[in-house]
Amino acid sequence: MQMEKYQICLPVSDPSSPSGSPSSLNMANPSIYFHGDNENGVRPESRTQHSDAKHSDPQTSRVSSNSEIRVKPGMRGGDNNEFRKHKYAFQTRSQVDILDDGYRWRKYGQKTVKNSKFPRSYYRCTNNGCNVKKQVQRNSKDEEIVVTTYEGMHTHPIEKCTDNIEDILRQMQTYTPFEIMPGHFL
DNA sequence: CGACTTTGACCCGCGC
DNA sequence: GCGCGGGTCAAAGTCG
Repeated sequence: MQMEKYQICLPVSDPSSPSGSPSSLNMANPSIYFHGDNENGVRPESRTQHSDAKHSDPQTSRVSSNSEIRVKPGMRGGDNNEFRKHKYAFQTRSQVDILDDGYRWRKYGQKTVKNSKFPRSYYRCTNNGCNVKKQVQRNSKDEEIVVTTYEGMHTHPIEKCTDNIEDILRQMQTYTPFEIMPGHFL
């Protein structure tokens, strides 16, 4: 993964809100920000056919003890405000998907998103006890634009300094990022 | 060998 | 109730 200078742009445009109008960006209504692209009905689905075959594979043997362990507060948009903390989104112009922001991230998932050419990647901070997550997705209209969404706040200091972080922070002061309140979450 | 990525399956909320 | 879409899990694979 090579280092690069990042150019941070205006916070996400191009809402494709399922029910909203794709009007211009509205800072007071962040819920319409960022939802992939609304272009046409281009349905990627190349890699995962999203087969809902919930069983049909011998791999289902993994089901094991899911039933009870998987208690998760407010998956998405839930009212579990304690769990959903702050959420910030911003765009960067870069060839690489992952910003080197000084923290260490572990990828825990990737999904193809409807109406978007590019998959969305899910990362979690590797620091013990730090529950910050981020999503990274490339804009299908402008492939150089990477939309990064941070969720939560780090409970630990930054792990390493990079050249990028200076630029990122400096420019983030210029372009105020979103703060998405729990209730507005998609 | 540990840390990380990949990827199919699973879970859940929402709209119809 | 059902299907879709998004988010997460976790086994297996990869890499240093």
